[in-house]
Amino acid sequence: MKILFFGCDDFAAVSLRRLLEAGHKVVGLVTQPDRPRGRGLHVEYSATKELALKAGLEVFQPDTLKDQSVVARLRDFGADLFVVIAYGKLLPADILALPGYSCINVHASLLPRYRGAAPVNWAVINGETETGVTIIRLNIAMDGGDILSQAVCAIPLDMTTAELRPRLAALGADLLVDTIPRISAGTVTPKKQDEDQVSKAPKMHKDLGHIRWTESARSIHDLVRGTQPWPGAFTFWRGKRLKVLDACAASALVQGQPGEIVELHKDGFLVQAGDGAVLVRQVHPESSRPMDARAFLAGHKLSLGEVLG
RNA sequence: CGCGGGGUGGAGCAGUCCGGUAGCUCGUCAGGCUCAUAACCUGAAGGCCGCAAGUUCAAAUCUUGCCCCCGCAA
Repeated sequence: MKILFFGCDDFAAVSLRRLLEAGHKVVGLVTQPDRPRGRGLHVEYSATKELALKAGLEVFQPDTLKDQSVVARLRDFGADLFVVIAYGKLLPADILALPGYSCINVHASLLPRYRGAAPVNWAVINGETETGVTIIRLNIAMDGGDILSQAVCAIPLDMTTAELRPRLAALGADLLVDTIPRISAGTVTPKKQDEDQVSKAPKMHKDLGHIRWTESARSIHDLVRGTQPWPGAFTFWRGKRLKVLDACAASALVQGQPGEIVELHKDGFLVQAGDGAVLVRQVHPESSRPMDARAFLAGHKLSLGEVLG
């Protein structure tokens, strides 16, 4: 089965690598055009492109999928199967119809739950204890295609999205190399998604990480875990942005208004939340480096009663 | 050349505008005290103030160049 791989990020790269290692015939990579990113706006290759270049794959980076010459080019790869993972664009119907079998997608959630661009983040932010990966057959609805296979993965209470993502990527890659042979053997039965169970996981954006101290301590903890590594949970202290890298829910001896620093401890400081208090254990002050709350307290004279926001 | 912040004992910071003995909170080490809600008291060690050149009687501080770190924005 000749495979054309669509994908960009590190999550997709894990599956691409696994396909290559497993000896599948990957005929090319379709990925987003190189764009300036990062400090200094240097052009960087996507994770999948790096890998494809090393493997000697042909790389195609169309600006749009709506152009007929692009469609023709995709057809010329002569693939039987399109594998689409974190490509970043919806494939229009005429492209979905190109490959001999179909287009399949590895999605990092237990569909139909958490359809969208940031399923892992949202699962953690919502305090889920379990998630997984799902392989679907693509149709024109965003993440709405029939389910081909699925695998479950637990979310430990203190795990961050940054830690969970590679696990799911590996799980997804395993599931992919397990599912593809079954597809070619015709032993997979597509299953419709239960539309009543659908939930959405829209793309992360910066302000989602802004901590609302009126929320419960538990929710804030989940937000801190769920927004890593980007956009990260943050608050403001004396007018400066303060990222909260590690925190947990705790009980406070003193009551204050939401956001107020109510206790100072050896391993961090307690901030009043809407329900309970949050023990901040690791921070990243603006212009500085990530540090333990203990170090932060040594250099910055936090006083009780100060309010974060 | 996208915008901005920063590099000062082991950690985190002040000092830099207005040059003149290297300071704070912690940690470490030694001793004391005993429960004082990051336990407390006394003492000690530990710094070419990112690198290089320049100005000056004198540079952490002013000038120029370079290296490294981070935030924003994408």
